[in-house]
Amino acid sequence: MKKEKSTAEPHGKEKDIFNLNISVDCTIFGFHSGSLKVLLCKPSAGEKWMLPGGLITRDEIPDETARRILKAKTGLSDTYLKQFSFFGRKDKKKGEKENPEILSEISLAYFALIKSGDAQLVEDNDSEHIEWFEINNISDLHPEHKIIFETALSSLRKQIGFIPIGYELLPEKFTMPELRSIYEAILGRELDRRNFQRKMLSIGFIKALNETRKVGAHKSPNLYSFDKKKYEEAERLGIQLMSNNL
Amino acid sequence: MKKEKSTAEPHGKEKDIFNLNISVDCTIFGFHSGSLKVLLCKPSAGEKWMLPGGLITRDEIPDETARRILKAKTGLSDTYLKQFSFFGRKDKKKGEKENPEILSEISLAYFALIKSGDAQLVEDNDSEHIEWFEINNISDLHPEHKIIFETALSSLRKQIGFIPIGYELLPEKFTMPELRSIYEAILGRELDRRNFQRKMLSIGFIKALNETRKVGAHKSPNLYSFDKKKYEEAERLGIQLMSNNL
DNA sequence: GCAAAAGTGTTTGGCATACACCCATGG
DNA sequence: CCATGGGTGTATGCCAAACACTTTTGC
Repeated sequence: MKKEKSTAEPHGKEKDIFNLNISVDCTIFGFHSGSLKVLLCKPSAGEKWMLPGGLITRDEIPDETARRILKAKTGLSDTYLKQFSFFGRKDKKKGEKENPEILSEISLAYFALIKSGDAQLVEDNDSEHIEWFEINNISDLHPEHKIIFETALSSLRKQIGFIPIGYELLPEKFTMPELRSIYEAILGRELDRRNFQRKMLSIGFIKALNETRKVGAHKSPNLYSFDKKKYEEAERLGIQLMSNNL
Repeated sequence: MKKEKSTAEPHGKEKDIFNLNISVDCTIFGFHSGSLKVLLCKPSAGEKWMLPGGLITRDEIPDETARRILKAKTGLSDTYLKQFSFFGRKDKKKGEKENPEILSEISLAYFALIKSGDAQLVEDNDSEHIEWFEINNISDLHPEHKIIFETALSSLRKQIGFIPIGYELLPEKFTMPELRSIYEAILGRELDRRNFQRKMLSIGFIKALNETRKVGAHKSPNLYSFDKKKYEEAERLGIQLMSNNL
């Protein structure tokens, strides 16, 4: 927080202290059509794809800005949302060769996990196109946002044992292969089908339903759902859901 | 990053977009006299203790601000330094009942690991006192900074397997009990002396020297040092040094 | 019947934990 | 010679990893 007397400033350079531009950028993850997706928007044709984002307004704290952006693009309010990093950048202002103004900008980075089936994508005035991209097949993303996205994925990977990923990303009823494919996408490697299932069920948050879903020329997988009560009880105690190495 | 066209802003409210105050606050860890310490400063008598921090100047990105603060307080440059979080806050400005100005402030939080033996503590104009505090015995720390400090410690705990803690905090030669006491302080619990030693040596970054240090009425502990080459090789490959549960 | 993928069970090895024993030092 | 704490070795148990076998479904 800002102090009454700011410390460690170079002496006599108070005039150099100023307010920077701050934006909030959201990496919004969703799951559908069998794979993990990220939501990107394109301000106008010709420009590169970008993460949904915006500037902080005067009456907001960063969390509120992130919620506002999420709501504006997807219509959703109650989703998993977490700050994971921030990024600084320096730019020389054009047109001033002598004593060029150096402009610093800061991006506060959030990631969100949403049930993409519930989302109503909104193409507002500022973003002509808005679209889901398979996370291993992203094209033409703004380079700085690419770094943010990759950091988001890496951050999600580190926290994978602490977040009820499936609960946040999947609809009420889901199959074990669906759940597994999310973990595989996040970790970037295949997981043993049988060990995965045993582990997931052993935690106790996931209960089997007496239903199956026909998906192809093979045995129909069972449907499962999260036991929200048990999960919340564990969350209250701050327990790690599972080890990070599945 | 700020976009050319800012997205997701409420229409017609451009005037509400403004720049916030941003400070960088550093949780600086050191080790000496047998225990893990954190560096705090007191702007003036009567005020509470605070984490070293300062505002970002116009030509800086946050990393540079953090380095500047670290250098100003300790004289050190090449240390482990990592952003771990940011904090937002809302304050209603006093004295304006009608249409009260809401002031948002943001603190970007870093933690540093330094060899405290190399540090030259500097009491500059802005901080009358600067002092090491044993991390379990911190008195009268500014409440908001207390939250930042605790988040720093918690963040360090989560990353304990990825950082060569001892290399950053200890002098060239150190004993195994010293190394262990750092891990115990960070994790907040005792570790088995024998298992700890075996694990540390098994990683291969720590080599035994043919020297001991006399420290008391018992067997003199061996001295060890880090094999920097092997560590850098592993870091390059992005390998986790050790599991998180020692 | 066959391919494909789901459900269930078993074996194995490595690592965390716990503890026993010996060694060196100062008082 | 005893208290203290460092160094080395060993037993145990759990869990992750690997894999075998059966079941179900569409073609």
